[in-house]
Amino acid sequence: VGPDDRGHPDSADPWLDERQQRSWRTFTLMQEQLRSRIEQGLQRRSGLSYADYAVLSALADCEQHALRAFDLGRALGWEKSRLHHQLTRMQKRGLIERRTPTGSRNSRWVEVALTDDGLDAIQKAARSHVQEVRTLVIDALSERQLSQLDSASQRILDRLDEIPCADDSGG
Amino acid sequence: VGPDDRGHPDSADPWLDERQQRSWRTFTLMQEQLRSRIEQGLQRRSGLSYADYAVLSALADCEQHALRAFDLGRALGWEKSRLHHQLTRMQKRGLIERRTPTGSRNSRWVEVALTDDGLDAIQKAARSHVQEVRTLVIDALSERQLSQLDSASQRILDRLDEIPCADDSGG
DNA sequence: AAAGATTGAGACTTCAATCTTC
DNA sequence: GAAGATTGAAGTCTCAATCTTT
Repeated sequence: VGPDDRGHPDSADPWLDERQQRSWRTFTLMQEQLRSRIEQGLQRRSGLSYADYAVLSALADCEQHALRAFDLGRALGWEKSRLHHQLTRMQKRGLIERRTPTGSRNSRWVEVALTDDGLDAIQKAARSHVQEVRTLVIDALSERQLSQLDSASQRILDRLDEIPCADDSGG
Repeated sequence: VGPDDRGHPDSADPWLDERQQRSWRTFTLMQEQLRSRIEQGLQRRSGLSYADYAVLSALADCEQHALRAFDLGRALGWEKSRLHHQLTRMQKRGLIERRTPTGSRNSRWVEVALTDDGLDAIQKAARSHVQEVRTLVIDALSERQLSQLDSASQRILDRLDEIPCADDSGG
């Protein structure tokens, strides 16, 4: 699917040229493959999903190893429902616990905290995970390339914030 | 989690420095957000998941609008099982059909072909999808940045091929 | 009523086991 | 028996609806 070779370069051509198309495909393929590989390694070595790791890691990085669920969701960029289900599963496995934050009985906020098992899990998983990220990505790129990737990512993130979710507007 | 500030720059330091860490986080956040946004738009405007789109698009791009399942899987980089389930769902919805390839009754190969509805669906979905990709990514970057993103992606893909799935080796 | 949390259904993915053809 | 295809179970994510506190 794409522009049939009818050779009418309209003013607002919605299609991509060869090179753009190839770049986009390479990029998305890389994303898929990379995520899948990292997910796989994490699962095999530590019994954690990437989602598990993200949650544990975010909690481990903060003061009391605890965060309000809402803030955690914002930090991860997750839908509230996804976070809720994820936390429920992790709680069942004893990796985290939910409580009402100190100093306010009975609020609408939920606090999520690392358990000892959770801390243990993330500490054991971190080293090999970081190692793998380094091997597959960081060391694959020059310092310059990494910094370029960073700014491109930032640029796209900004774009996502600037531009609202497009409504149905295609004929 | 990470290197406690114990200041011992070992020979094989498995951790990432501040900048690398930030880059990695920005990068993964971007991936998540971008995928989620694109998935959302596609779903809302066309009732297709990104997976649906990928399959339809791959089929539409080839000669008879048909491919061997195996080749399709390789092109998409998907696990066979994922592909199978996906195709089953799409077949149920009438977007594709499975058949035994022409010229060989009864082989172990399965051929997947676009139905008329499938072709219709991808043609209707393509324009707005490409438009969104352009808006969010292509136009967000300079030509130079896009090409840099391309080569970084390629570099990482190569890396994924070079390096075998690491076995449990952390202790 | 708005913000945050919860719930359930349905769609999607992965893993491991099995079936079939070569 | 190896390659490709199929199956089922379990885990994950999304959407829309609901509950609870402010």
